[in-house]
Amino acid sequence: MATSHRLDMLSPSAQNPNFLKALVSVDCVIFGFADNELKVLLIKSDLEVYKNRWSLLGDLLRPNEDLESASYRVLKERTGLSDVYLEQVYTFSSLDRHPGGRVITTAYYSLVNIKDHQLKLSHNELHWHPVNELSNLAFDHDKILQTCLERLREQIQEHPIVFNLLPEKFSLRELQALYEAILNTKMDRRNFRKKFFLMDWLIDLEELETDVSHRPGKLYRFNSIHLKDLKAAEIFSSEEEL
Amino acid sequence: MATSHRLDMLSPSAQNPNFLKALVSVDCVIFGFADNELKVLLIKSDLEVYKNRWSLLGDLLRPNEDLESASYRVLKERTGLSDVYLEQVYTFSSLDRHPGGRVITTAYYSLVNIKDHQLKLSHNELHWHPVNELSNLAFDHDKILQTCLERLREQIQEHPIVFNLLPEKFSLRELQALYEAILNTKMDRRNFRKKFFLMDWLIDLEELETDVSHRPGKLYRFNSIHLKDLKAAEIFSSEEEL
DNA sequence: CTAAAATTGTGTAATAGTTACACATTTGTA
DNA sequence: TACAAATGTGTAACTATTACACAATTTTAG
Repeated sequence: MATSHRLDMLSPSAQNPNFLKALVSVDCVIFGFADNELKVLLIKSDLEVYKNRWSLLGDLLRPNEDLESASYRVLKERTGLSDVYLEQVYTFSSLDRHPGGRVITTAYYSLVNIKDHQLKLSHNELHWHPVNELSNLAFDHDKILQTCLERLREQIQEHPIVFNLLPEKFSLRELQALYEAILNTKMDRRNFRKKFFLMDWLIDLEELETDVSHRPGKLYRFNSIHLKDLKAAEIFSSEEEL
Repeated sequence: MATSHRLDMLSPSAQNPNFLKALVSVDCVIFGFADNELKVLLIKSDLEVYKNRWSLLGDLLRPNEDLESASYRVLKERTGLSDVYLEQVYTFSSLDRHPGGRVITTAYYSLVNIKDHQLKLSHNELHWHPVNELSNLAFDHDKILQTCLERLREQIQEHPIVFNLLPEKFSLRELQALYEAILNTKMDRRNFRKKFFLMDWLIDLEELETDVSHRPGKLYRFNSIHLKDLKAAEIFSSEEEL
């Protein structure tokens, strides 16, 4: 039995045909929230095989960047956004997942506030789609989307990340509608409020909603004390640290 | 702004120097449990830069396999194991993570029953190391190990997977010691027992331990009713399904 | 054979968290 | 001015978690 770790023997034999040199890509599942629905940003595939089917936003990794940088680049190029919440979810590597050849892709999901960025999207073929009405995406993107949605559902149970999907100021109704949209459930209003106040995630802005055709609710913002929790978790899993 | 999804333009331009063709590897964090400690299986790096440092078990992806197959192959080759519990955790892609060149690696963790497989390891440079006493592994393997350990800790809170680390028959003491080793905590014995019986994860074998120098405890096995939960979750996130 | 060491097996009370549930109030609109 | 729509609020029942102690079983050492 071989006693060596093959990676140790790697250099400089990068031409060895026993080892795959693959194209690597990132695919971003960009979530947004509008009309009380969870949406995902998609683009029309212009690959012939996937004519008229929708696709996630992705791109091939470049020689000088890592996966996270590539994801940020895709987001920046497609939506104009920087400083977005981004999380790596899973890497997909089926031999036949890309009709053009062997491409391994790492899926990230991103949470953005749709309202902030409507303008950037108005002149190209990008569209926000309700996640619940989707199927038959190009490539293996149905599966990637489902995997990311499932991870998002897990993450919001423990971590204060949904705020990335909302404007700076929001009402409890909006916050609850967002949870309900992501988890596809209905929740009790009184218990929802109680829980959030207990968790101390909200700061009362002492302001009221405007532009609603009913009694306006109070506005809140995210309590950034809890950013440190996120940062701590992020540093932990970030590739640049430790 | 480009309106096309670059992946759509991929074929047949696989030689485009704007895009990285990278070596891809898997690294397996193989966990075991012995002497009341959580262990990880490591190999001595024989790369000169990492002389005398320990490394995770990994290998480069081959042209005809996906990441999961490669992980199973590594496990089979190194430990003789098939049918092991394996879970993808994270993909690491720093530009400088491998001294031999650009290698992107996907980390998996695996749970094995050490006792079943002692023989396979006796004649090579593989060793089980306590996870708590580790640092200064080769490559970025400290970080990979920490990331996998953290994921394991999350997973055991919700899913009945620790049984993969135990023999078929085990006592509640062993089970509790395992949880304590993984989570690095102490737990209350009565509450621990109550919780597991309530969750219905255990089947009483109506047998007693032997070879202990004290009052023997009852033996249990994992209630495989709950395999379906694992299967369901696995199908969901598996790349071959959906 | 007996006593000591080690560990098993067992229940309850206090606390904390979750769920179910209804009505008066505020605002905009017709 | 009254109707529609949504806000804001508290309590009781239930469930889950925690803290905690003692008698019984087995092995080992004397």
